[in-house]
Amino acid sequence: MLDRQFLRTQPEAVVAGARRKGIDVSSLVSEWTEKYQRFGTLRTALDEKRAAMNQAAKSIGALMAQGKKEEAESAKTQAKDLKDGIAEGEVEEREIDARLREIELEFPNLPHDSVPDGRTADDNVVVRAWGAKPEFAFQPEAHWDIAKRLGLLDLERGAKISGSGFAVYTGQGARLQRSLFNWMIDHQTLRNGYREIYPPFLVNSASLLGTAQLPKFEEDLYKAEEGLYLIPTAEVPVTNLYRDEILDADQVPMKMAAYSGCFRKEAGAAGKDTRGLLRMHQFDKVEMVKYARPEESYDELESLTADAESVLQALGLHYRVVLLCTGDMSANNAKCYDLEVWSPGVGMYLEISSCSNFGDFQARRANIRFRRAPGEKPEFVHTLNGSGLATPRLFSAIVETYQQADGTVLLPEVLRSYVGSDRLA
RNA sequence: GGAGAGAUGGCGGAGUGGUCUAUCGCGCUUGUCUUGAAAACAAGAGUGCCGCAAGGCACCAGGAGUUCGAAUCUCCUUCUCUCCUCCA
Repeated sequence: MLDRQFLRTQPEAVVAGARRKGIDVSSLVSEWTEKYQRFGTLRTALDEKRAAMNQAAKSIGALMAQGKKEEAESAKTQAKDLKDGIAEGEVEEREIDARLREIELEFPNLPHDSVPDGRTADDNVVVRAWGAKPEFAFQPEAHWDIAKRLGLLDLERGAKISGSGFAVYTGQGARLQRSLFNWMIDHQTLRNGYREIYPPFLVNSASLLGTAQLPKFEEDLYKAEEGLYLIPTAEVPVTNLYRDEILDADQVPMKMAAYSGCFRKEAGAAGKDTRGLLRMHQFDKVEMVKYARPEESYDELESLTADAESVLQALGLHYRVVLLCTGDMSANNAKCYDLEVWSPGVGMYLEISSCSNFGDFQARRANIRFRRAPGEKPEFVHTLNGSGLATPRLFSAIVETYQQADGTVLLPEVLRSYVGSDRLA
């Protein structure tokens, strides 16, 4: 959500910011402005009437106590008249308030000044790369071929028991998969200082409203009974942990990391980059979430991105860091880096992490605040999150990068104690 | 799933229709005192919106209603606790 004062005083800045993302909000902004003005005058008028009525109602009690029954009765009829006038206005007040909130939930976040303008992924900027593409003395295989040969995955039976987009990890594949998120959560908590959270995988709609998956992106979510949704990312439960709370100064910045399953319909993405493990309806991920002070949040984004990169570095995987342009970033964030890992068998850079700063956009929706000092006014925190990392593409990058001429996969050092072996064979 | 009891300010806990602008205790902030702290005493202290201000309005889990007036009465929802049932 955007600040109402900002919307009121600089509507043209909102329109211009959204336009940078390729979103036209001009008609929404003008409807909002009109409704907000009406809301203001209505509210003031109603408040005055309420004040008069409160006073009248209060006098009745006093008159009754003094035994002045007749005066009390006439005050009653007077108050009744005032009340009728208020009731009408209250209906309109409620309607306008509901519509204002509806509109406010529709507005996208505005991009930060440091985000480059652009329309598509072609306009993204590669800001740095780490390592180099590995050289092979043979033709490297794609992970789906390696996995088949070594019995790491069973995609056919995954499709049978659940549907396309659901993978079954088998044998050493299952063990590698489990080792990966075990090691990664250890890495982010023990090495990088995040507090570990193990969240529910189903959340209510208020949480999804808080992180802005709802109301706009409902078609991407699996919905369960009882108003619950399967989480598309641990960002949702973890960011919402302190919803409607005011944190003490020493709690901000706060760093949390969580392992979770993630569930996405991926509606509209069918057919594109979907082979093997490239795009799943269910996958596992270690997610990092930060609450930051507003003046520090862009520095915190840099360190968050570095923490995500440290996973790839420890595994020795070549990757690049891409700053998304305004047209390619999501509606909700203010600045976003993608990490793209090199996948030698597929022959592509694969998006494996998104590290985003949302500014106060989510914090306003979820009402997450902090107080700098006792007695001071609460302020919204800035929220950030980043994958650290998602396992399916990490799985494929490892298997493809470390495949050997003899058909085995040599495991990176850090994983060996987790897997209990130095190679998949 | 069944039966019952609850939800009040940072925490504990009163309040069952009219100075509730919510008693009291703990904790918190400031002042007096002290070299400093503690103790004692005094004062202060919620959140949001409107307003230059004075001030006003709303908020006692959430929503709807009754009433001139609701923390208090009615209905719905959510959550917590106890007992029963079921269960990894």
